[in-house]
Amino acid sequence: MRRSKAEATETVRTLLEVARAHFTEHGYANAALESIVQEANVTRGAVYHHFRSKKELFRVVLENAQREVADRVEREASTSDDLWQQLRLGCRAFVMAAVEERNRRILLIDGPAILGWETWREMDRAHSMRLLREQLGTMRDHGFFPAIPLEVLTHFISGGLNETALWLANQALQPNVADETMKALDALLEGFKHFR
Amino acid sequence: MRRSKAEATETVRTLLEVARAHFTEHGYANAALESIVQEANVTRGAVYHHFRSKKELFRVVLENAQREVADRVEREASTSDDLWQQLRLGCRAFVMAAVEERNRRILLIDGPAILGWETWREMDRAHSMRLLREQLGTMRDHGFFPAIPLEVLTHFISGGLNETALWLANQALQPNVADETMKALDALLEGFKHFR
DNA sequence: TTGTTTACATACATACTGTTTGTATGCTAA
DNA sequence: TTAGCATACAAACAGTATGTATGTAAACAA
Repeated sequence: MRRSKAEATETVRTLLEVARAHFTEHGYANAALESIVQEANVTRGAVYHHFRSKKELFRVVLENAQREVADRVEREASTSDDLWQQLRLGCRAFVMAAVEERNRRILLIDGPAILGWETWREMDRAHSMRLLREQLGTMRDHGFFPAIPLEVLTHFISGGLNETALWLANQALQPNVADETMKALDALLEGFKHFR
Repeated sequence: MRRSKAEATETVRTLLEVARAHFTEHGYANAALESIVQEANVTRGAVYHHFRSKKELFRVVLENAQREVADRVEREASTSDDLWQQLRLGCRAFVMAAVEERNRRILLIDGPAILGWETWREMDRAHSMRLLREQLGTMRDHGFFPAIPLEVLTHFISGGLNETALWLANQALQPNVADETMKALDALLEGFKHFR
């Protein structure tokens, strides 16, 4: 029965992929491990060999998703070297990524509920929120928004983006709605300039 | 065994109260109905007589919490008749209410995860978000933020407030942190004035 | 007063997660 | 090269939770 090391990592990969699809489609609570392992052509024994629990499996899935999103955000933002433009592009990329079905529920809805807000926040801090915070920090060092503590500003914008993405995802996905939303975000961020 | 009508509504009241405490302390998933009914001195039969499911019980608990918060927000906001001041007071009251332990998890974390984002959003729309939206609508009619679609602005601010409240709740609750946060919120909202 | 409905309790079915144990096979050191 | 061990799983089992079907005594309506 035993598989080679290469086969084992492949098993884990498949498991993570299938699990992500099931968590996305049914939500964590309604995603039965049994269904997941059936689709991955293993048994629940395999899961509990590689992961301590269903929650742990979810944690790894979430972490992968967060890394993906953060990478996209960073890549987009780095295409400019104007601070404001970087912020704009980053926020835009984040919303576009969070809107996608394979990210949305896992990242923004189940994440905090399943792992607890503190754990989720800690993970988020290491990924997408980290980028936002760093960017805002740099901007503050250049004299922006002196009146607002960095923490509060970061969380406010982050929360605003999250909610906006969730709302946008539930709109009939006409592309012009997405465009208008992005323009509105631009305008909002533009407003922060006045804090200089 | 049968109780009078008055006793029955009392049973429901107790059930809702105990359930709210358990949902608050352990989260929806880890709050066993069995523990809830034991503390309420009934059996699970009573629950399934008055509610269709555990989820339905949670829905009613959530609705009560939302109503409470919305009432507080409205009451606070109505103490002024300056539009900006109303917005400030309302946001402030919302954050203060959402920070409280008995509201936080139910309102902001488990709500969307358990009932699904769409259902939760619909309920929220009828309560706290409704107030925010109306206020912003009135302000727009007075010429504020013409560049931003009302929907986007409402969701962005609402999400920002939610996340800010969650963050604030997890800070060591020094009162000056709360005060500073509130001042920062003031500054943020102040920034929106420039959209006029 | 009697028939009916209500407000539960109780027993049971069902569905998951998680644990234990077993086992075939890859890997490694002598 | 092979003996011995570790690994990657499978399979059966145990525990816990929700939800359902049924029973029953009291309240209420007639």
